[in-house]
Amino acid sequence: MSSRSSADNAREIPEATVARLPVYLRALTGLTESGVATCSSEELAAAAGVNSAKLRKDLSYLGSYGTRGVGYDVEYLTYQIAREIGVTHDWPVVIVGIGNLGHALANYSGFRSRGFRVVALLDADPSRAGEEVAGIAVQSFDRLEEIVTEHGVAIGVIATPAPAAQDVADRMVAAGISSILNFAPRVLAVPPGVDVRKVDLSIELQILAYHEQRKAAIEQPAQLEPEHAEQTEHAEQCVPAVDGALAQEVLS
Amino acid sequence: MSSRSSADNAREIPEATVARLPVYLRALTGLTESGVATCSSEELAAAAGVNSAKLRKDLSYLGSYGTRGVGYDVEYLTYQIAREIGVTHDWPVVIVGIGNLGHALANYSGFRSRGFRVVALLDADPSRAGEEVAGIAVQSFDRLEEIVTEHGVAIGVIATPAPAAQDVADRMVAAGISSILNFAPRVLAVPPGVDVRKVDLSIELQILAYHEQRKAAIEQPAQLEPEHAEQTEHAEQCVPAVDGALAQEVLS
DNA sequence: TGGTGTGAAAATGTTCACAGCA
DNA sequence: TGCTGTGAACATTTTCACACCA
Repeated sequence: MSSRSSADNAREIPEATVARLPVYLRALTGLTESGVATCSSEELAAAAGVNSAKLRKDLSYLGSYGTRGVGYDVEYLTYQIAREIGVTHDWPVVIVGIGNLGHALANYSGFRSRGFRVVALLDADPSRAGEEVAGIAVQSFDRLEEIVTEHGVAIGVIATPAPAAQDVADRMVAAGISSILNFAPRVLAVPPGVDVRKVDLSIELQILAYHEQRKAAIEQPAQLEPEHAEQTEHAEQCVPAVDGALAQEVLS
Repeated sequence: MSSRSSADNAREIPEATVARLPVYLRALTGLTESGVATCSSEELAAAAGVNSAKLRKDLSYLGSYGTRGVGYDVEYLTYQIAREIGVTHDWPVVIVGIGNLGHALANYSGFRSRGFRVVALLDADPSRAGEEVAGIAVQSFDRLEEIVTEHGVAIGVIATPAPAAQDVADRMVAAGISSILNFAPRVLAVPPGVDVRKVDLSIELQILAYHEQRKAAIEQPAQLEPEHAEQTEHAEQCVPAVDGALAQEVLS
């Protein structure tokens, strides 16, 4: 925090903003495909599903890339956000655990198109080695270290059953991986400096269930007094949302 | 907001807390399986990957289910949280789009065990009808309305390619579904009263890439001054996280 | 004139620290 | 005595509203 860098780099971007930048990137890609060359904050916000004030505030953390009275140049803004996120070049990624979900992830075309390249699919089950998924050979998990070293892998994806997740994470960290996307429904303990994000389908569903239950309680006044049913207007776009973790036997 | 209900229900639970309740539920399940009957906020917090102050604050929104000087009864607290979320009984769910991801979701055992029951798998491709995935027959998407009505489905999962997502959502809403979990990388427009949550793998990865890039910038002082590398200590458990959406061609 | 960029206000979320109860 | 439950302080995020400039 002491010496502010000389370049116009090193701004402090709020975490909430960082989480939305990829959404803006996707919206911009959509605009590009529609042949739109310029857009206002209002238009981009609509495409991204946020309000324009938030969008402008978010973009203001990156710099002043718009033109007052005009809007943003789609291509230019796309590049600036991609640069800020760090996806102007591809990140090599390894996926561990080639069960149902691992398969889906390996086939996920959004990887390549969004700045990531799957360099290896690993599975602890030796009988799977040699198999090929999405054109990539499945290898033994034992090869993790050499693959990480060889390709300079910094990001790992865990799609194993829950019981294996911590071991896989430990090996990943030891091998030099410092960012993990965890689909196993398990809290991972990792040393400082390692980032973990989790995706858990059942958590997302439970959050929906909570709100669903509340709606039902209002519509059919059970033991509650009627109240004004207007309260029903809950979310419309995308709930603020939080993390989660998929997998379990899915991934075996 | 006017008339507070007579029962001890209808408390206003913060969204951030709601998003963590499923995590506590999972941690409690783990404790139960380990044969733990009672736990302190410290222990449960560790199992859930949060700090104990936050845990206690969260639980305080539900009521006073702990015992001072002792802690929480695991079984009792499990029930109270499950009741609050609304997963003491199963929620019928339909999954639309049986591609790679749809397959993985259909096979996801965490569904049944966490309060959800997949009552139908639907796909727009007529040639898939009759196929069976995870013991459930794949049916034509045209049957959506009758299935929703028959089973009283309130929650739908969209695992289709992006272009189809909005149409599917519209049909779901028209059929009476009011909560949607969207894996397609597309912003969905839905009427007020309908909740949408999204999961997007590429967004999660991009957030990791952003932090990864920053770590690299600090370790190898490119054009930045060295600074104290201690800053590297970023996240250790699970980043605050925000939504995302998977799928695309994966799901076709 | 129209739309960006941004201070300031409001809302939401987290952490602290300790009163109070079993 | 030990641990919960919670006000109050602090931090972050969102929203407002408007100065400012192409």
